Amino acid sequence: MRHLQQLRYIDAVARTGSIRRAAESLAITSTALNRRILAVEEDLGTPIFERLPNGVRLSVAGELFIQYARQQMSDMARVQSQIADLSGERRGHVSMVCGQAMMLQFLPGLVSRYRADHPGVSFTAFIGGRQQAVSALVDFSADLAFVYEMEPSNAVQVLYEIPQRLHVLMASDHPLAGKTQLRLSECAEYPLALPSPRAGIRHCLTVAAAQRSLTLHATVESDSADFLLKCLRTEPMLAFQIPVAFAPDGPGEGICAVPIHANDLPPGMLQLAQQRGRHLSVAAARFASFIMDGLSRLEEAHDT
Amino acid sequence: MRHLQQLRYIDAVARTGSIRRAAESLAITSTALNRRILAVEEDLGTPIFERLPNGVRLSVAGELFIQYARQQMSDMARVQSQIADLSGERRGHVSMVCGQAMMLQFLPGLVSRYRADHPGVSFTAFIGGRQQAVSALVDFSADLAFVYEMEPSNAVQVLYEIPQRLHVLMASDHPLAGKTQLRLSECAEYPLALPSPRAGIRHCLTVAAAQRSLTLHATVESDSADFLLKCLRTEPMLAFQIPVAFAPDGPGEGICAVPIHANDLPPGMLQLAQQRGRHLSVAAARFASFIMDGLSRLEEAHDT
DNA sequence: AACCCTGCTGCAAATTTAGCAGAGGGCAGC
DNA sequence: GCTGCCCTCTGCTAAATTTGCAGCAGGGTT
Repeated sequence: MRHLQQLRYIDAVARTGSIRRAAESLAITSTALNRRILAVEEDLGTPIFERLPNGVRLSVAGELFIQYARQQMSDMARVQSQIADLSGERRGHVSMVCGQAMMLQFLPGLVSRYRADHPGVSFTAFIGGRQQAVSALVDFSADLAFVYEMEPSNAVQVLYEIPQRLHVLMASDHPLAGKTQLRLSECAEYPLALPSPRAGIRHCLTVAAAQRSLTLHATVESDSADFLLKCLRTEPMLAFQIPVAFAPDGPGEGICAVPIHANDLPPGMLQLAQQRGRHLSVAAARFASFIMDGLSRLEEAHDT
Repeated sequence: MRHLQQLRYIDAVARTGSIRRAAESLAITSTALNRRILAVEEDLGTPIFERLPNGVRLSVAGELFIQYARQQMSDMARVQSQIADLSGERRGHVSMVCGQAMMLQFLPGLVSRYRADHPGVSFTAFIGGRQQAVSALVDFSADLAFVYEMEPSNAVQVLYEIPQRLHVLMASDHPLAGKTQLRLSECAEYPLALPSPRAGIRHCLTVAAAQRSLTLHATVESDSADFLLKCLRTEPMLAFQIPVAFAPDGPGEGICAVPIHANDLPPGMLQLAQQRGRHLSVAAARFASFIMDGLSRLEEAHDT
């Protein structure tokens, strides 16, 4: 839509903190971009950016304005989605922040099944930690957050959550394989492949270890669950995951999963959330309920 | 603001139902307006107007879009108001639908007192009935509605209400003057000066009269409370008003007010309302609480 | 059939916008 | 203190967009 161009421009500047760099990414010259900003500021009667020697920063008025602008763009997307829905096209886009665990099998499976029915819907899913999930929702860069033990926030509304016990992953020939439960202290004696500190799983582990005066030393650390998993095949390492990560096909060839003793680590919550009070686009709302379906099926499967 | 121009144009077309007539009121040619509409429709991928031989009408997609557009414009006004507020300017605009009763003394008094403190705030107050109040709120053409016995609606949120008994107004030398209460049947024998059927007062009268098998014949009928009041001076007519209409200075020289018997007509509610869930501009929100102050003072004065 | 209104389209003028080159200013490293 | 660097901002010209006039096709009314 034409009339949102200015808002997109301003949003880009606010995000990059520099008119020149924003202009590059927008494929226009800084001149044009600069003038559009000046025009908006004149219309508004107030500068929305503070000019610093190394770029620009939002002023207080700018903070108000950018919030409005993002809301506008989000609303436009919603209306377009609704309109597309009228003609039965089922088009739209869903953007999400997800924990690394969901990237392995669960989310890809959901997306491909969803797209089988609705080929007009596109997706972006980027990996984020428990705080990043919140900020992505708040600044409209994600419609949905799907993470483990999200940072609590009033600005966020949890749509659905299920408890997930943390499991230890290892090669089938690992000395600890075959046990039915594991204590955290047993794990600390092996090299560990841990998710990044921003991830919910790592957060839970850190808190629990600190309470027991253990230090978990990360031999390998990554945002990518797949990468961590691959490490187990070549070394007697331990990794940690929640069950959703290896649903529905199991942890994979030659890997086994053992839950951590419940006394060491109470089950955390796998959460689906959105910005509080926001109207989601039709596509996002539908996919959210699709996720919820998947989660509840997961819960039932676990209960049986 | 530049980027809302298109939305304003489309809103104008939707309201007038004709591109040419809208173009006139917008001071541009129909060519330009027509092309902008076509551009928006192309961007959107769907026509938002149905072309009829005598003009245009919103399509279903257009209904969705116009709702979005009006929301956008309202949000922009709110943000501008907030930004103006940052610099302590106290500028802004408040638009209202009001019952005719409020136009006599109460609202003018409030506005002038408010503007004494905040000269940067401007007002539009147009007269509307109990249904018009609702639709003006819903289509964003008014920030606040201030009417007697508004049409109930889920889309509307009542901010404040006080009970108001209906009074009969007449010249001081009228045969009925001096009584402490009046029955509706007594009134029916005199020529009546009634507000328009859309007004809350008229609605209450009609309902009550119908229940008692009376018919109230309007000799004079008008939207203007002032006009109705003037009629009483020259003829032995009766008019009907609620107390707020002649607060704080009384019904005026040579006019007296007698309440209608409570059995004939239970007290109705004078209501201040806004669109449910809408964020009002700073100016509108402040003036709303100013009205509420005024109303509560009225209530206390009546109680004493 | 004549007339009125409607939305829509070709074409030229007018306005707006984009891009280039450069001015001016603050910061980092030497 | 100086030089280079990166930042925003400004004249000026060229390109792109938008506007308005005149006129067309189509439906409704007299």
